[in-house]
Amino acid sequence: MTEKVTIADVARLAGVSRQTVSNALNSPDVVREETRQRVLRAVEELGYRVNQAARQMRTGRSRLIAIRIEPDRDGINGSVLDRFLHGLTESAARSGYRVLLYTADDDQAEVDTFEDLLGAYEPDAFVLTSTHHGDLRTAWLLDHKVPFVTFGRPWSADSASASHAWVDVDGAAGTAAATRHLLDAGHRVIGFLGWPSGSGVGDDRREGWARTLAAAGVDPAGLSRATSDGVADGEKAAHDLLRSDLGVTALVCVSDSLALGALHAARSPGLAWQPGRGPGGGAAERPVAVIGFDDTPVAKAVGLTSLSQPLAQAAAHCVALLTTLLDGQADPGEPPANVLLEPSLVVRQSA
Amino acid sequence: MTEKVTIADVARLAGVSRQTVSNALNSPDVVREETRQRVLRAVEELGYRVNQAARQMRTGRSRLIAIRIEPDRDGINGSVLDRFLHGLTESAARSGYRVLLYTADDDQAEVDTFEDLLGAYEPDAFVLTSTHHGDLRTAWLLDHKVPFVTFGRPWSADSASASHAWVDVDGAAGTAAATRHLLDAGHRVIGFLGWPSGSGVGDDRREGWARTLAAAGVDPAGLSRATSDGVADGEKAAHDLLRSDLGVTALVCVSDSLALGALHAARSPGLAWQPGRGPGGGAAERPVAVIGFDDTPVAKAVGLTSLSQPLAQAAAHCVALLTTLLDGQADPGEPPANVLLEPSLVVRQSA
DNA sequence: CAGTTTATTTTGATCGATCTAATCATGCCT
DNA sequence: AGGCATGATTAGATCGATCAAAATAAACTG
Repeated sequence: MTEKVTIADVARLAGVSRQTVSNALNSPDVVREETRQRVLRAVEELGYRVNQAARQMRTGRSRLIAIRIEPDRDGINGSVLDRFLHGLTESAARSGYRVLLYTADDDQAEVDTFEDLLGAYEPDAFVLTSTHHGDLRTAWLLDHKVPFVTFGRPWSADSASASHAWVDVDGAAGTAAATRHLLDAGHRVIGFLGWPSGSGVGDDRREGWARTLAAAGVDPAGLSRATSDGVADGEKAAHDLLRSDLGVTALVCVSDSLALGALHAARSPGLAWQPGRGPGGGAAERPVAVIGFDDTPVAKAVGLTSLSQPLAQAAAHCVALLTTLLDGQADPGEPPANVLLEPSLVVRQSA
Repeated sequence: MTEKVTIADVARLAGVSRQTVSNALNSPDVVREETRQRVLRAVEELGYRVNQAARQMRTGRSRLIAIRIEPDRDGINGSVLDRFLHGLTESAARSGYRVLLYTADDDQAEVDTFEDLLGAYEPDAFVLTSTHHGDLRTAWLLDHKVPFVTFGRPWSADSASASHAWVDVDGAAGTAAATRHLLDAGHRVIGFLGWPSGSGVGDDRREGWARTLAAAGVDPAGLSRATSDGVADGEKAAHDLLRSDLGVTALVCVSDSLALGALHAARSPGLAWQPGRGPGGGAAERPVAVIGFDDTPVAKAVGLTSLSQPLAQAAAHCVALLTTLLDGQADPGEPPANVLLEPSLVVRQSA
């Protein structure tokens, strides 16, 4: 261990009192410039670093941000949170915060963890991911006046109250861009593989596709299938959609998992994937185009065109919102701020 | 925020002194059983939780474990660290520790972060990943007597000194199992796709393959190719190896990235992948079998047989080693403990 | 130039826990 | 009964920072 350097050591070396050292560091404007320099030199020389625990005792601020790390459920989409976490750690560090991890199996367990953490480590704020309808967690945090930001919009019906800060990626804008990309490539009958309606994220993404298709004069009705997330599920649903005689030549998918399944389906025998079949006119003899969502490593590996979320940016915005909350910059009258980012289309072989 | 409950509140309710409350919680054996019960009841009733900052000030222990979160370099293998991190967070929590994240771009930056963190948050220990030859970090930590464990063996020449605790997965055992699996399936000429020699991990994995093949009476010489990690690299190397007239019918790969490339190569025109070619005896007309390493989501998605690392277990062992280090259980005379775990083969379509 | 205001620095108390050492009970032995 | 370990509990000091308020120095005002 490095020998401990306290504020008293610095004070002694600089020939001032402890409080002046504290002021030089935290309220530079109340200290005479010359003194400040002297203190800073002493700090430098001794390699002094403020002890968070001691500071926290007095100020009640820990400079910790807590976030839950989820077991990578599907696995395929797991890396999204991972990348977000990396961005969060980096942005937080830049603002003088550190990231504390915890796990929880469900909402209730997470709320219990809130109590534990707040009692023991007193994190200054939480970042919540995977927000959903009627989220217990946001209610609890609001109720206890604990600062937090969610990565994900509040999907609940009472979102009108817009009661907390959030950052999200505009899924609809993403699928709209994907659909436009396909239209530009000459596709007309573009299908959608999504999740059962009810999940905010899924519905939002479907909406972008439907809106864009309709704007191009194609009725989206009947061109959409809903299934749970998973490669096999995606393959089945894609099969179903492609086998119908609607003439679907391209698919926009709500996730890379489903898109991967769709790719399998598209290339399986009996379906459109027959590059050299010959004439016939129209898009029919081209391979079925597929676009996924999240730009996971899998997408890159198999050449799947996909929508990439600006996760590092999202994380940076989360930290920015939190710091304004914590530094009391936030106007109590103002409604909480929020940020909506656009995903970008990463074009690969699949579309 | 929840109203703060301090040890004094508990003491008052239980009708004892602060110190007795502290003893009841930390040294139950010095307190009379009846008193202990009374205290615990008070703790329960008030929902008391010890304040880490205050405790840390007195004891110098933060109950924090710090670990670096890496930017998922290749992406495809990134989820390995992610899963390890989840396991670590869970195991740590079970032992009363929390996980603190940080980032760093290189070894030197990481050492700087050590200083920062130790000065400010005083984590009790570090967990290092991606250990490599002549690691600056381990040297620094040893030098400053900061407790740590590495997930990964010390590969340096001076490992003879076995100077720190570590947990690792036995790569050679994994590739040996994979090779045996292929031999059992009737393959004889089994190739290996690896990284350039010099990386401990890569050499270790190659060794397991070579040893097993030799034991089966097949000379591994010339059956191995080395390349940097990446799908395209893997495809090129696999092509090269398969095109040679050595009669390679199966490939063991050092990573899923390379294996994925190998799969592409194996299925490209002109090579062995011709499922229904008909009779002819021997392994030749079977598709080239491929086995990867790490069992990433990609492997699952594309049906790649792969070696799965017991990451949750590895994380649990890391925590276990740390707690013995920290609780002073470790015998100063004894060399640091270490654990070597076996990966398991997840069999899918590719082999 | 006394009387204030303003700028700068210092002293003492405090956050909530644990450590050390002292105090108060008990039981046991001779 | 006195002397003494042993057991159980408590009072006071302490960790390292910041807050609040006091003290000192410098500047200004009429």
